[in-house]
Amino acid sequence: MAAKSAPRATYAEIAKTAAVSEATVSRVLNGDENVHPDRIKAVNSAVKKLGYKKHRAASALASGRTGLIAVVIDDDLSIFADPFWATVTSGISRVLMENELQTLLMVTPLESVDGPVAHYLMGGEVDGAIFFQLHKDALIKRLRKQNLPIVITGTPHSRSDFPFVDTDSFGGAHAATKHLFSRGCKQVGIITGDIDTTAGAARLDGYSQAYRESGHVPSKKLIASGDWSMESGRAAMARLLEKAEGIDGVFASNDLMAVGAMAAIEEAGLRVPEDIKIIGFDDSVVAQAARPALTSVRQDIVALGEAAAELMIAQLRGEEVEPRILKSELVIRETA
Amino acid sequence: MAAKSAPRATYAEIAKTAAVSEATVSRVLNGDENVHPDRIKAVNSAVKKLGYKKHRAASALASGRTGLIAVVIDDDLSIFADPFWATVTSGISRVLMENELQTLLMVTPLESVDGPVAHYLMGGEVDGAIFFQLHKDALIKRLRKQNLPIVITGTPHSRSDFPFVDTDSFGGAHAATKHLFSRGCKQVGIITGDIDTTAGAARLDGYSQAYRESGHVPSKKLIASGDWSMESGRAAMARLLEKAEGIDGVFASNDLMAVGAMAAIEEAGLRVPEDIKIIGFDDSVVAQAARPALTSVRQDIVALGEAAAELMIAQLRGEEVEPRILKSELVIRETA
DNA sequence: CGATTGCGAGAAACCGCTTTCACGGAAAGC
DNA sequence: GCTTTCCGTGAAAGCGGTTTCTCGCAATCG
Repeated sequence: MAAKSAPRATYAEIAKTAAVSEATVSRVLNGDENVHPDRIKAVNSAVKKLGYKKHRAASALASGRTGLIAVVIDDDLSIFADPFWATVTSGISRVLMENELQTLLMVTPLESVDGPVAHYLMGGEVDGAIFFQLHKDALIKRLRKQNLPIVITGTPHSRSDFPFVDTDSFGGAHAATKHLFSRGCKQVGIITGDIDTTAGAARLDGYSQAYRESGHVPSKKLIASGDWSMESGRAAMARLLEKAEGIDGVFASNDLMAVGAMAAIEEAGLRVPEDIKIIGFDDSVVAQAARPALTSVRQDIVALGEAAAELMIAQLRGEEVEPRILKSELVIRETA
Repeated sequence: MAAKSAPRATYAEIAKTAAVSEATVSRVLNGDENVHPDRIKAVNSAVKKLGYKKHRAASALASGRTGLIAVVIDDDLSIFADPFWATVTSGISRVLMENELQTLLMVTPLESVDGPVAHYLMGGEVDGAIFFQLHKDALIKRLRKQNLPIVITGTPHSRSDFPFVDTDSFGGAHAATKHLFSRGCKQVGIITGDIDTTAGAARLDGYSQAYRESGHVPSKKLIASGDWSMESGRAAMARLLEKAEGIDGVFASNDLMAVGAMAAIEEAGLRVPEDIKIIGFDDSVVAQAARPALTSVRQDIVALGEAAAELMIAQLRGEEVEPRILKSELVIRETA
């Protein structure tokens, strides 16, 4: 049941049409410099005339380059349902496509170094792999040893080992916290994300530093930990209300927790932003949908994906690459 | 800068180890029936011993089957940022992977029959294509003519022409509307989605039918059109409040518009659900995050993706396939 | 002016798997 | 008992590009 595709042009025909050898066709199509301009023109016009497109499989077999980049998403918690990752992926896909590369999507529980995904990646089926939300480094390290170009979206724990792209969590949290102070808050709390994640830790750091810059040291009572979920935000806020008297500002490490926190505040009979101001992180659709509309730290998510793709392409070209940290920006709405 | 992959085992080695010919290796690995059991065993154990994995490109070149299924997403409005599509995709990806197929993601403005994507798909680079949110049928028709297996996620306008999977929009809208009546609403309005889409039209139909079943005919004043966006929901609700006196229930064709409608209601000094009850569609994260929490029609989105993949696989096997409509379910929360 | 160097270009081997074709032997038919 | 059919199997010819190797010719050198 294979597709009966239209009769495909091959090198043979191009070579005949352009009156050159197949080798020359290959050289032209792969950008080899040492070809006489006339022949280049001849080949190119033959290509156009015949509507020729390279056969990926044949090319891959002969050259070892597949033109495929894997985007690997750990599906433990259907993380992919977060619009964030989908948006990143669309950025990646666009840039890759512009560079004649295709995106191979692997949504999978990211298992051990010996699982099928690992084998697939190590088997030379793809030219590179972009990982999301990385917990364990083992697989990645192994892949790198095999010389497989890797990019990580999000900051890995061992920062120096891999090329990665990320939003400036620290800076975003810092700006958000500072903004709360500038709006007159005296007691600013934080609801952290999972602080085992680098993003969770960095946001807490940004908060702490901004707090210290305000001339005070944040009391432990002002720090409540969440796990990125709305429910955890609600619970964390409830704890803050209980422990931290006089709290009048909260930086939540993501929007979902911020919304949860708003619910808790409301349940306590207080009002946002009059009694307690609140800022989220991500500027996701829930931030816009929240009532009152949530002030939040925006990341340029598409740009994040594009950066990941660019880092990959640079590696494919054999260039050395540096991690890329993208700036974040405070979007001020009603809650602070 | 190709990856220096570990020395790859080939048929040659397997053939030698198992003391058979390469042809037999191929037969065994492709499930050919006519091979002596002993040799099958020999080959299989050689495969295991050598940790052999088929070389996709070589296989594709020789057989014409790439093992790749394209998932094509029209990126006009970065639809992919909707968690809905990401979730569908993860369902697709899982099922495909279980069937030794890979997901090739193409997030791209879906252009004409002659664009690069079209060529790619027609060029035999993939074994099939799954489309999302289809506006124009032209490309698809062309692909089908070429015998490329196609599945559409969402109902196409020309229903009978293609295999598709979809959630029962009609039924969901019907149930939602009925629920509003059963909760005592007398004047139930609808905020439609883009009614040029089949989903938009079907939801309106479901609403209308339920309305008629209640013994009345919905006045035109009760119908306001939106375009799926939150802002359009807010505007539509404002219009309803103005035109439709006594309106006390609203079915919004998606959650985002429902949330927009809630904002408009609040701005008008009315309360949800006391004055006006409201139901959304999708049961997305915004439904859960909304205050009060939004009653909504849930679709099993992952199942939708899985169904799409299954339809594709069936076609690959040469089976005839029927469209698949998945049931939806009302999730009752606070707004109705 | 003959010898060396360099460069553009073609012939052919090769990438790893699939599939057709042909063959030898066993089972079935006459 | 001999021919015909069937079945399992191997040899070999691709699939469509890429790349190495070689060669002829022109530019450069001594």
